Amino acid sequence: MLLYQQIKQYITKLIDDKQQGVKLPSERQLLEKFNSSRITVREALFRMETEGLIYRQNRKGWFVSPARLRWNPVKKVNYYQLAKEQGFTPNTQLVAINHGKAATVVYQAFEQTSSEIFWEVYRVRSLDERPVMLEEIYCQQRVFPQLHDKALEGSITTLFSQDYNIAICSEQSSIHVTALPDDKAELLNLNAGSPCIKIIRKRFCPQQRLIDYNIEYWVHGAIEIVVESY
Amino acid sequence: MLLYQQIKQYITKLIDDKQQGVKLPSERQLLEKFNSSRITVREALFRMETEGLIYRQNRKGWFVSPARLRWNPVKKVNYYQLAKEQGFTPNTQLVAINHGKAATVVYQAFEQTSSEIFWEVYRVRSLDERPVMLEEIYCQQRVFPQLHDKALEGSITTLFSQDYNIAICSEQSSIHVTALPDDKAELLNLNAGSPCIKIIRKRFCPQQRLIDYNIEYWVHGAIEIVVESY
DNA sequence: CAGTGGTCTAGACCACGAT
DNA sequence: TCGTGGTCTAGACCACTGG
Repeated sequence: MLLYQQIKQYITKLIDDKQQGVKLPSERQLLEKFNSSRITVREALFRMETEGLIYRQNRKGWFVSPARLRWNPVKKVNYYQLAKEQGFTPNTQLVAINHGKAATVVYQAFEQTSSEIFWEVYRVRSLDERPVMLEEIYCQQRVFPQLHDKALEGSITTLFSQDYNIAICSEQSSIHVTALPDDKAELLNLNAGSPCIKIIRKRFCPQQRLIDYNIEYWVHGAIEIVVESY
Repeated sequence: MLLYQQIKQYITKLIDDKQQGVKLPSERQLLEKFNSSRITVREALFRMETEGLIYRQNRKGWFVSPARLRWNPVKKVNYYQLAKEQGFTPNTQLVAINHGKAATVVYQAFEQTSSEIFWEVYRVRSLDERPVMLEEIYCQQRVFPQLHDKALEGSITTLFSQDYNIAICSEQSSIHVTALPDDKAELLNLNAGSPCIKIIRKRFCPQQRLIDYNIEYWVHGAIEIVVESY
């Protein structure tokens, strides 16, 4: 068996013994244990990261992945409710709120000319203190005046409904796998280049007008997508 | 800027110039161009693989990823129809059909005792000659006698319906990201350890009895999942 | 056969984290 | 300050592909 596979096997055993979220031995400790080199040790670690079994925090070390959050993109369930039902302690942190010009894709999605001003809200969502998702929300400033004065840590849907009387009625999501970009990784305290799930979501009001445009980056090992059809 | 980022930038430009599916320069050519080492060149290539922009075939080289297939897991659309609508030439290849004992998860899903015999069908699906998905299908031998004599390259749903008069009416899918296992990678002519999308699907008849249990491994850069909700 | 990627060694220097 | 991972070098041998 290849050396990196032996190392994988060893770490797999460690994971079984350890609690979720616990730190693994350092790369240099593993290297000495197997009389190997860092390249080979990291080969094993990266594979297990891709498998979603472990994750790393920038320069802090490697950790055992907790259980995945099961999420149904079709059912519009509140994040807090969903997380609590599955035994997690959820949290949302507002990272930034800006207004001004947005990226071209946003103008295209809203079918607006480039004079339109957009809110850009960045939020990080965590499960049991572990950042698992970075969210970018775009919506029109003239539709949501004074948005920066609102409490932005809760459900945006509820906020839209209660403070602006705007209901979300349908949505379209596009999901694909990519690598965490540098700027998003930094906000999540993770490493750029790790696999992640990117979800682009458009949400509409009953009149089919686009209300908000959403980009979510999920730590790939933190989520499982569940879909039913009849 | 970091060296591997410069190499990424260079390859990104190459991709813009090249046709989909075209081969990239070899690792050693890139290494010489940047007076670098293979480790660094491969760092750039692996990141772009995770981004879904390029892919590799075992010991053959690195290639530019073609466009993604857009797929809606809720709408039960035929693979051939879907692929053709999006301008691909689809193909299915039967890799193996066995019968006997299955894995424990299969027995659990079917709620059967271990005396039950299952068919195990392996198929590889391609788009424009590029293998993009490996499928494992499990179903009960006594429900589908003589399955091995049937044409297994087409739609299984149609086969169940026409040859066995069994309709599929609802399904449950679980989607997550993982690494391509060694044995699946081999069948796809790809490399173990690359990110992939694993879809576990259970399909039921109108009486809510489980008809087949399906595991799909998608080359992650080959697919985009689209979901709508109302 | 030459060329490709797959695996692996034995180092190095750096930025940043924990303390 | 020391330990961590992040980046990088300059090689090596091997299995397999393709001509």
